[in-house]
Amino acid sequence: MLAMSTSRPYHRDDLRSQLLDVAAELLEQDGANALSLREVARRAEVSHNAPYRHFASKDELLAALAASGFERLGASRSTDGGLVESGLAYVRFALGHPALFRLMFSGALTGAGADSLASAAELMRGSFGDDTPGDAVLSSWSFVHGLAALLLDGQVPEELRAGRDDETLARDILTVTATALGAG
Amino acid sequence: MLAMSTSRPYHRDDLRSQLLDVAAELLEQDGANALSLREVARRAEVSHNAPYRHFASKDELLAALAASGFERLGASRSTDGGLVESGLAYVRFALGHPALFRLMFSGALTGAGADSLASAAELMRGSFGDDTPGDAVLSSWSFVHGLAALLLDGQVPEELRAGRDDETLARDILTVTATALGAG
DNA sequence: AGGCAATGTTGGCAATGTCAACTTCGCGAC
DNA sequence: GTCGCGAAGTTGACATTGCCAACATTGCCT
Repeated sequence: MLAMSTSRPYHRDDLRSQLLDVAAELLEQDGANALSLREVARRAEVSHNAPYRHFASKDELLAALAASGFERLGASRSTDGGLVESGLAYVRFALGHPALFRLMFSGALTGAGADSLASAAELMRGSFGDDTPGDAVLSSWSFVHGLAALLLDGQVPEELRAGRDDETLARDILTVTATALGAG
Repeated sequence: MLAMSTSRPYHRDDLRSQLLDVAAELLEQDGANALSLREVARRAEVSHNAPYRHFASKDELLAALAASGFERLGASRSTDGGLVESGLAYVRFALGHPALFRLMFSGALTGAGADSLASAAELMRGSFGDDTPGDAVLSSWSFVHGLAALLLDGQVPEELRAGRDDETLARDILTVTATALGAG
């Protein structure tokens, strides 16, 4: 009984999500380039070819990872708040999951997972507000995304940082810019 | 003496820069992940291990590539102009050399080349203006960088694009935002 | 009970990054 | 001049990786 759906795995309980979990771990630990399918399989204690029953290729695994990233990013900033608060959520996500964030925007997402990924990205985008005029949305989004990316890469030099940690710096910049953009 | 390259000599004239040229080509053609040291060597018509006389590792080659990218980016926007013009140069660079731009900000630049890379990035940063207050610089830079990154990844949906091509869109957004930020 | 398709396994292949050992060449000291 | 030494290039090898093919297992459906 407990017949959920016909597609429940048996030898493993749910290898697909196990693989995704392990992969997410490895992603943040070793970076996207170092992530190997075989190592994922090893840590999940299955043979090196088992993942191919759930993902057609390595890229498809990565795409699934990225898609879940977009969902989580969208969710983490769904609570309405001004540009400052929602922007901070965006920055926190990037700094909290550096490799994932980079993967999401790496443009290396070919293959079948691309569409589900696109829709996930679309949802996330929506959280930037749909009532405001289009160009203002894009302006805010660009700004927040750029801030996150620069902080992530450690591109902000000490002169500009002036002793502030990432969180404080982000809040300051966001505040100043939000008022300027009139998107308090 | 100073002889021309009559035959395939054992010692090349300047293999290092030849390798960099070939690598830059492959980078834009196949993307950073697909770039292999061995293929670079093949196209330069040397053995698969010759590159190791000039670069300690693949990462070091990539770092050199990224460093030259920062120099070119800095140069391409050195001509002073408002945020709009210099921002457009930034965006054009990103869209003109997508793989290079991504590599530059991929954070995958470990190893020995990292310092020369850092200084090149520093120079580029300077072109954002040093007279303006620190936070304003960071704000502008974040905005421009984010815009470039989003356009690069095709993350701007049709609703926001409203039929405009990349160049026009970038100019519009930059103009609106520049006036708002008071950094005409 | 028995078939069957989904799931997982073993084995293999070509390609890659990198190490080690050998060869060839240019150049300066004698 | 020649000699040798170190830089630049070469061949060979090894472990690892992504992926394909063939085979084995397992539990649901009839």
